[in-house]
Amino acid sequence: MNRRTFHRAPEGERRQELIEATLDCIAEFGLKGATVRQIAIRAGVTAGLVRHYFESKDQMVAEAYRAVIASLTDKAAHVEGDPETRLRDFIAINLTEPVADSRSISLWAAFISQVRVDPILAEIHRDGYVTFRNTLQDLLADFLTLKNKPADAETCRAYAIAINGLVDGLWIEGCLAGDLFREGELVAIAMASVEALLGASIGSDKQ
Amino acid sequence: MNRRTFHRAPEGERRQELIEATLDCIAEFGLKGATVRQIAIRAGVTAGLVRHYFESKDQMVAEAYRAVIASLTDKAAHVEGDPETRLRDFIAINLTEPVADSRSISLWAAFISQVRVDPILAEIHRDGYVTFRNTLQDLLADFLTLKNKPADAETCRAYAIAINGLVDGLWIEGCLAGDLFREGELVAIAMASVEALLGASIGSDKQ
DNA sequence: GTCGCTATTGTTCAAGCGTATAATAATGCG
DNA sequence: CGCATTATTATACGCTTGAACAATAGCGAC
Repeated sequence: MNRRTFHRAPEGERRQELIEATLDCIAEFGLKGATVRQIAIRAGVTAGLVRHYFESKDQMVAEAYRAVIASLTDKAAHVEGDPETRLRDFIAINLTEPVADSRSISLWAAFISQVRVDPILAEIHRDGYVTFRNTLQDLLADFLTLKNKPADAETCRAYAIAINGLVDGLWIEGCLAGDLFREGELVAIAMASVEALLGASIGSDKQ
Repeated sequence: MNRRTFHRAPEGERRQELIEATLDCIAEFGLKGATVRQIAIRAGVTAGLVRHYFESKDQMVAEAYRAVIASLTDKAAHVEGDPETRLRDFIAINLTEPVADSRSISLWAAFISQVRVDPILAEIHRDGYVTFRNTLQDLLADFLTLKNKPADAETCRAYAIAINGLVDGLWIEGCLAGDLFREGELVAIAMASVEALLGASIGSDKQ
């Protein structure tokens, strides 16, 4: 009986491959289609290996959720430059690929639908959301100060909620029905909307 | 061997109960927790009955999705009165219960995560989305005309995309983290934001 | 009433699930 | 080079799944 040949992956690499394969399967087949066997096939290993790297399938899925949140928030959290540029980049990053694509929202939705069910996922979610909105709120505070507008905490909070909602909502529209929009249309609408909301130019015409 | 006693449900009623039980299970346990057996328990019948009313479990789930979309869009699609009132009601309805609650978004997300997987769900989704945005676009056209502002199709389209995004995004924020907002805060932010976007009062202070 | 129809039950089945475990191939170290 | 270590394969196990099916209980027609 001939065994398959294989190679031992370098430290931590196989772990990352398994998480990536998990996300591929969730995006392609949904959460219930992301079985241990299917994930293993995708990663090019056999099913038994999963339990060598993770305590359980649930734990692997939770780590995969952390990876999704990171992919959705990391880029936007590290914008640089003056407040105006950062605000513009924040909007553009969230509404163009790779953040805005149908795979992203499939993954996001799959996990969101489990947040109410699984307390562990709920905690991961809450952390990610609070971080994201605080990033935006700080960004708005800097921007409003630059523009010599009121930038008290309450005002920034309301703007952050509104703009966060706007960007999230447009992100979803774009992900779910990207073909209904022209190239760059969503970003343009977002820029114009934010200018209207804040009553200040963000120099979106410079783009 | 004693069989359970039961009663034969009136025309169509049992069908509706099964769909409702399906949604309960999806909201409570997620899509993969919504098994035929669990759904039957919730509906107070045995598992075998499902296949008497539906060709397959998948078909029952698809019909359940239609029910979800209807519950999310019906109320907002039937607002009445002058354009200003209708616009205000449209916003308020989408951001207060029963449309805005954690059960709604769990259901919505569960199905959205499957839209890419299942072509049947994709079609149901697309229909619902187009209808929803067209309703909003018509509403905005009436409103802008009333306010003697430009109401050409292109302008209305851009406003509809932006406001649809804003309302959807705030809906999600409210559903997922309702405890982070004060009573009526989201509706107030939405009203103020829409006024800023359109550059016109919608009389939100009258509420 | 009782008879026929069918909605509902209860049981069974093959397939697929997550997990456990033993055998083994690859790798690093002396 | 030979040996210990362990990453990986392969197989098996108990359980749940959606579906199929025969038996039967409720109910309307007559």
